[in-house]
Amino acid sequence: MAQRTTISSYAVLALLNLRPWTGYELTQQAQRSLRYAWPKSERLLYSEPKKLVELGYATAHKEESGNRSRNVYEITTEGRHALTEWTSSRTQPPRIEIEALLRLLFADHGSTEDLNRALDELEADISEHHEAIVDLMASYLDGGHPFPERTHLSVLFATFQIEMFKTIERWIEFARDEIGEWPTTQDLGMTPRTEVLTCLLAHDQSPLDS
Amino acid sequence: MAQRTTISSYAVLALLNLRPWTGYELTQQAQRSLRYAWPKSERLLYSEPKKLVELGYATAHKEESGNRSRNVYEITTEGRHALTEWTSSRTQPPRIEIEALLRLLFADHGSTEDLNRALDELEADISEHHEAIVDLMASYLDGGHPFPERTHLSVLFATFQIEMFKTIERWIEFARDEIGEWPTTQDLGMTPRTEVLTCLLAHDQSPLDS
DNA sequence: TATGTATACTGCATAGTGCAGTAATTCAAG
DNA sequence: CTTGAATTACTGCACTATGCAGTATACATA
Repeated sequence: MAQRTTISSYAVLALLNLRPWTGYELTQQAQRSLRYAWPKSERLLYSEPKKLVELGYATAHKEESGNRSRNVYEITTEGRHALTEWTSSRTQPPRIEIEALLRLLFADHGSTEDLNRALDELEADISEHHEAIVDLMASYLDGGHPFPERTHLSVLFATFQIEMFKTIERWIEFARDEIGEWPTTQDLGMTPRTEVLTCLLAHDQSPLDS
Repeated sequence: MAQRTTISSYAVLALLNLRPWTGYELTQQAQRSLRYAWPKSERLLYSEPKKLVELGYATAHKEESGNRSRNVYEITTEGRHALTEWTSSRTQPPRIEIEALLRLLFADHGSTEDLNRALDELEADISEHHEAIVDLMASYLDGGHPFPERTHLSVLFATFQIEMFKTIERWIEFARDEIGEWPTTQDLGMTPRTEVLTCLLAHDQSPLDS
């Protein structure tokens, strides 16, 4: 059966391009470093390197330590070549899934408490990631980057995360204030306040800045 | 075969809670209104209402117009009840997939041109969505909301989109400036400039504000 | 009359997820 | 020194979701 190279294949291949990894290491590393750009399940991250071997883009060899074995994967010249081809394809459009926002869209089915709870949960998820990135940056200052020569890339990437997280947190506060003025979630329609917001947005202006 | 209710099921159910829709209408409406919170394929949006019927959460009846038929789906009392249960479950953490950022993380395999192209493509995708939302808000000002009593929800949701899009666009400009100072994508490591950025991020400060 | 676009779907192969299960290793508490 | 919990190191399976090709009608325009 012919295997197809997906973006996830390239993601794993790019990791293998840095150094050889065991299957387990790949899952751990990918969860840590790729999570915010390309979140994939542990299960997939175990399968991808096998696919790469079938494609001839990597080699696998079993390492025995005592009674337990683990697979070590290494990139091939073919694999490095395939990586270069990746850049010639168009990047996929971004894809953003936020269930809390879906609940906001249909908030009129529930109470303002339900809606606020959804926002609380979103805030909790975001601030967890936010703190993790800040801690990671602190560790980089102490020379803690696993590939020191690649620090410039990780840090530029991290600026994106921080901007995003700050924006979302700022919006959550804003949204809570707005919702706080609502007597209910239903049938408010185009209130004077909503009209002000709509007008700002129609002129591409941020309601959070005022 | 017992069907399971996923978040996508609830998303479609929430649409059906507004009014009856045909399968085709559901796919179109979901692409327009849910795309930014819960992007799902047309294929799935055709399948979900069938699942809802099997679960007893909706009814289907064929409408004939000439030689062509279409399915009209309507929510049941059971379905409305199920919707209420949705709010009692924890919201899923957000999931953000941006291939352009993945390419940034591994940009040292290619040239600065490759990286800039990825950013250009991201910018094109974002600005397309950005403009669409601004236009949508302009149409709301003229009373163009399909469910006028729900305008307050759509507009608060739109504030999120606009904030996100502006943030991403601002970051792209910032990133282009940074990359413009790079002689190459490789082996720069912890440059003085990167150290400044890392320091700011470690103190949870935005490098874009300065 | 031809042709393109919108309507209105279905089938199928494949990508990806979640969860359960298996089994060895390590390390700290009792 | 032994019991139990956590970590390492995966695999199998059922199911969710996507992309694409295919089918067929309706309608407007050239």
